Amino acid sequence: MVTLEDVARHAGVSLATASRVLNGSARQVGAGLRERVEQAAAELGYRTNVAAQTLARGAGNVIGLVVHDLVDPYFAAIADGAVRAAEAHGMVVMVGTTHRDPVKEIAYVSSLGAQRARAVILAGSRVDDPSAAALRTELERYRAGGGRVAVIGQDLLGTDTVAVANRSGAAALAEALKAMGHREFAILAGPPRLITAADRCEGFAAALPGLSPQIIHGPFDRDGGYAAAASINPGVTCVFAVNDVMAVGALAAFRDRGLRVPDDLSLAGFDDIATLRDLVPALTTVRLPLAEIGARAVELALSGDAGPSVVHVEGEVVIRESVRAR
Amino acid sequence: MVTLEDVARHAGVSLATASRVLNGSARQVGAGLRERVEQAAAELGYRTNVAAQTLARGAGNVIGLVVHDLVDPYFAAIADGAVRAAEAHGMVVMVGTTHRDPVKEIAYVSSLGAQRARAVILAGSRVDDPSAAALRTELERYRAGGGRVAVIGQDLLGTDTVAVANRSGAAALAEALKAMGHREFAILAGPPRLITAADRCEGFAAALPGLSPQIIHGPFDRDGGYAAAASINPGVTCVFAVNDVMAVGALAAFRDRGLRVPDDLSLAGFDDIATLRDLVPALTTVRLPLAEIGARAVELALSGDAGPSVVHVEGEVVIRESVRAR
DNA sequence: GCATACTGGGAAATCGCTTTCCGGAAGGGT
DNA sequence: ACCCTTCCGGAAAGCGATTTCCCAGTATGC
Repeated sequence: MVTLEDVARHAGVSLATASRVLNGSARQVGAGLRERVEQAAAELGYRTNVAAQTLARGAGNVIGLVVHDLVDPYFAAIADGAVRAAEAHGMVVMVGTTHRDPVKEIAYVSSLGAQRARAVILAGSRVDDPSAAALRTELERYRAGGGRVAVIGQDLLGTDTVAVANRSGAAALAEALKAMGHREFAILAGPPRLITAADRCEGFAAALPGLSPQIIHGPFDRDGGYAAAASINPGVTCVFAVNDVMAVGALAAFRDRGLRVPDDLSLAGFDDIATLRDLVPALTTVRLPLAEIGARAVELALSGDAGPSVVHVEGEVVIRESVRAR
Repeated sequence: MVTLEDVARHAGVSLATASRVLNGSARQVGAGLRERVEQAAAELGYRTNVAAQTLARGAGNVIGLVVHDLVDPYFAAIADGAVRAAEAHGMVVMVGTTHRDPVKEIAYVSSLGAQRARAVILAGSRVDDPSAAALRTELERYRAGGGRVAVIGQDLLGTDTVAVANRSGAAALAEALKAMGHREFAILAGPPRLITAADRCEGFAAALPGLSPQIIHGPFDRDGGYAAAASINPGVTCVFAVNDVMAVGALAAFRDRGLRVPDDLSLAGFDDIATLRDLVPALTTVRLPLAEIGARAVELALSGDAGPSVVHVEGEVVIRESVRAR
């Protein structure tokens, strides 16, 4: 492996000069030497040793991203945005997938701390369970070491946050559905303690005073939607699944039971997952700019300004065929 | 930040001993000291500095994964498998997305080289274009530095490879469709120089001697499928899209034109993307164990054995509603 | 009982880069 | 002509681990 020292020797300059030329420094280097160094580096095929650089500088160029599941298009889209944004800053993204295991989440934060990652981004709201305290401790420790933390979703005290307007988005959706004549609702609400799910559910319900929609809890994924759809009360005319993937599950369940959407039942989701765009019937949903959310989280974590700041992201109601006016 | 030296001092032992206890070494340390060191580390909240470790050891714990697009469920599934496998080996994955830009691919390999990544995994076949030579050079350089390279898809000379049986999978699909009575085929073939696409196309066509299916080239994504579907000849009874995502596009196109699948036209894809499982009609396709492919690539790259080896992965034809017998 | 392993502990030399000083040279103001 | 900056090059001290020696203390073989 070619080292900086080799380059310096080859160019007949000092290590310091070579470093300044090749790895960006505040100090200038005269044109002549700069040229010589660059040439030598090219000839020898020099490649910076990032580990050494990180050690010397005391800060690396990696951003950690912790998601639940990359196969879930919601997280994939966020990851995509994050990777792009990181790249624009000359950073590189390390992803960890927890598959909803809080212990793994903590392990990743710890590992990212060991990497001296510049920032860690936590996507996907954690349930409000006992391990949350341990996570918090670990995050605190990470931040004590100079790392930044950004959270997507819930507003975790004292960290930068990309706050998704789940409540108001769901409320707007509810309004729209009500305006179309629906009165009997069911909500496929996801896990009760999952904050994103709970917010969407509450926002939706709160916008329907006096209508007391039926609330059905269950897992936050496709199969959860499928299962929950089974216990919908007769008389319900419109179903809101707290995310698109669950809506897909519900759709399948309805189909299996011979219920047609939107003829027999209207259905709405949340997120507006691109991969699901061609679903038939097209899903009414609340569009979230997921890639942008990922990117914003990176920006936030990298903008080393003062206090923890919060960026708000709004969703946009998109009415499509899966909902029909009554 | 707590350093190993702090721990050693706190425990009253030498740096060497502390290192041996905390960061795994061939040498044994007496029970008494070991205990003291562990306790000291816990009390002080010591966290290994991976950068320093990497520098000293000359090898890091990151695996680079370069994909085209994380939003594409094909790559997301591969990434998921890779992340899991890496984790099992105590490694961590850095992902880069190229969005089909060969220059970025090279840049990522270069950057991973600078990170002294243990291995880099290239997913998504590159087109056979001029920049391929540059990629090759970069990979060569990377390997000269002791890194391993694994490629998913095409058999790039001299590297470990997870070879996907695109040809035979497509051929098996073609056989199955022929057995169902189809004779007039169209292939939505993707870009002519994209190796994965070309292999699937050729494998399919080769299994239909004398039938000369219509071949339509275009982009490898959903919109490519949509667009290509427009130029299908009248008389065609069965359409093969070289991946599921294109099939989805084609399906949308047919729907827009009032063609019903499978009543008017049969349609098949390739990959068996999980997120698309609930499509109506369910897509006939060739199932690929994508997560396993990602995992295998990691294993391959990490199994530091002798020569470059090739792992073959077979697809499995899955007949679903989108195809009807004639 | 003596030479010969073998064990486990520690001192110190790396690993490759950044950055603080230090110092000489050149430019500018009066 | 002198002093004060400013500019740029280099020597050397870290950054935080790992690992090679070296050594003392035991254990083992004959």
